[in-house]
Amino acid sequence: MIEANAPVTMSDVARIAGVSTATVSRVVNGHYGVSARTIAQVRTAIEQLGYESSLVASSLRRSRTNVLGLVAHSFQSYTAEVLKGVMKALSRSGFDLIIYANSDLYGSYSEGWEQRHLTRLSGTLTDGCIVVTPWGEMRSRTPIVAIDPVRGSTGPSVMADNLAGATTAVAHLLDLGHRRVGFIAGRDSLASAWSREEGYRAALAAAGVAVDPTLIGRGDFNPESAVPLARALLQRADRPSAIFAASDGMALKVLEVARELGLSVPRDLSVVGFDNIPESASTDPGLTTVDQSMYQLGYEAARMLKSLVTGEWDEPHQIVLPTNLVVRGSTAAPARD
Amino acid sequence: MIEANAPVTMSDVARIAGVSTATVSRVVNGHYGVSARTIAQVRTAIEQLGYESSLVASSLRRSRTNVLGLVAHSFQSYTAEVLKGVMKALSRSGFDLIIYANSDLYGSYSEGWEQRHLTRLSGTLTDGCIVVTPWGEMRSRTPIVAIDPVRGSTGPSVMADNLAGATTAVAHLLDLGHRRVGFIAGRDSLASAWSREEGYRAALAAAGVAVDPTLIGRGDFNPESAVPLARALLQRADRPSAIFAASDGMALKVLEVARELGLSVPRDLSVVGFDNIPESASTDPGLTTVDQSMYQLGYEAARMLKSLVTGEWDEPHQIVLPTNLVVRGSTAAPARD
DNA sequence: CCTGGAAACGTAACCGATAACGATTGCAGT
DNA sequence: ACTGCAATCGTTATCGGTTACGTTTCCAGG
Repeated sequence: MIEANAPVTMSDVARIAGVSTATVSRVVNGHYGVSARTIAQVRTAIEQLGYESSLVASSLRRSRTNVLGLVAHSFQSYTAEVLKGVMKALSRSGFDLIIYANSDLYGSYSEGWEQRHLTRLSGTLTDGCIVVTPWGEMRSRTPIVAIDPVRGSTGPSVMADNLAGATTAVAHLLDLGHRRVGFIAGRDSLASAWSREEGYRAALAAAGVAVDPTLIGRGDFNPESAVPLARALLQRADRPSAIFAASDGMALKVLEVARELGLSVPRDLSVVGFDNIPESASTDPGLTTVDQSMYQLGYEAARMLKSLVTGEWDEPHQIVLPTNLVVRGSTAAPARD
Repeated sequence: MIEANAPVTMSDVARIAGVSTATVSRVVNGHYGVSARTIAQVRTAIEQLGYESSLVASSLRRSRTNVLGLVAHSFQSYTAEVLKGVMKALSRSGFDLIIYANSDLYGSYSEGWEQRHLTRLSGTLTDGCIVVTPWGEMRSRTPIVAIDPVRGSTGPSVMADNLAGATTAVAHLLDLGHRRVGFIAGRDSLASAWSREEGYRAALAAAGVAVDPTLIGRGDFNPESAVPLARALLQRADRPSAIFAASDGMALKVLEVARELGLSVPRDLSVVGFDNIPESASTDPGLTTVDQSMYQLGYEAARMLKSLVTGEWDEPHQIVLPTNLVVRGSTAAPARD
């Protein structure tokens, strides 16, 4: 029996099996050039010692590690859904996944975090990385796929059809009869925030409704950022009859603020979000929102990264996935004055 | 400007700064024995090159890495909630987190996965690990905290008060008037599965209802495992009027099977789950379940692991957290025959 | 002027594994 | 028996960083 604290290394195996570490390495990696008898000896020694190769040591020397990385600045429901999709795409692919999260960044937003995480991982540990909602351009020795990339980014990315989704969402409100529709924008540097605002403007334009700049609040996708903005919009004498928020997280905060101000949803106010996070279904009333299947985003991102790493990707580097409107209880025709 | 594919290493910094790598290392790690002038030079070179130390290389030599690991066999909503709690506990603690997920195991259950992951990480990369719902005993050079440990395990662990939770859940059904209550058990090797079954028996005993062994189905916490069991229970002539499933995932499958068989919940069948995963709130009807705050489990596990690593833990190594019953629409008094 | 000791810094071993290379062996063909 | 080639396996450099140890520098004190 081996004592609990013995880290079994390759040289231990080599000693027991009576061969060199090189031979052990060949057996472990299934390389050519080892006799059947030696393989058996080494296997026995490995079994006996309970040896497992060290990810760290091998990744230092190897070029390929068969491990993909994922970095995200925090773990919201959003991220969890993405993760499920990623895992599904990686299932039985031979690639493992490492998720790196820096505790110091939790909840706060400091620029450049993704670059720091990236260089720490992609030095040797991972063959490529998925970055969820980055803050800026990144560079790395290995391929990067961005989920919800920054505006103007040219690298590989996966995102929802934010323009169409937002247009549909606002058109839904206009169809119900709303004419004063407020908007709470997302973080400006992200392409998604930009497109969602474009969709808002496009839908209004199509309906012949002029954009009132004072009805637009500048949020940053962080749910908390929506609170003062919603409060400002809803305390106006000429408050909007509907609010479209660029993310569900922010939309849920709008619901909270409305309740706090004694407004009933959807009688006094209609609210639409974007994302369709799980929580949106379980509020009362349910949140009408634009579904962008974060599961699918994760799935596609992982599929792309996998192929980029193996060098067999021949589809476009920018994937755009369809969205669809999910109508729940938070929207209705405006009450007549 | 550095070209995109240049991995900046410590020796690059050393060359630019005109010192040895040893000195660079001392500066990076804030060690004693470097003159102020040299520190400035090195700092400048680091800045200029955009150097970031490699997690892999340093962890190979170092004993402490300030990185904690988490291994889980799959990513369910369960795991995502745990993660949020873990991240919260680690926030600004100086510890980063690495989550390792093996794609080959996704969805399938192969024994010993946690040991494999553990040795790959804890060799050098992490200072300690959290293991979610393990399959067996584990050993490691570094501390391990199990969330929902195996039965009879003596190592550090965090779990819900499964016995009390299950007892309350079944008592709730009995209070409503149910007398034939089916049970779908979880994976037998886990302490939680065992305690939940004990709670089921205890509640029946307290109400003076004899246990009918044929009403107990042997699941394994995997939602799919509940399907044939639920089908068998509900197709009997003397089918139970209520079913208590040892996890929400399985309980949701029971709801599906009931619908498939044309049974109306809660009129024809009451269902209770355990866990309170987000999905339970958004089904129709909502699932009555036992909340065990997986967020809290994650939080406590991370808090414990952190202290175990730094050697300052003085509380008991086994933490048990309270549960509480969440009554939703899936339970009601049985219809009178 | 010499010595002692601390501060500052470089050298080289080392962590665990991989891979290029060289050395040895086995065996078939002549 | 000898050559040639392939199969087999050990040696060693290497990955990037850390650290034990040795060396040099510098200054204070005798």
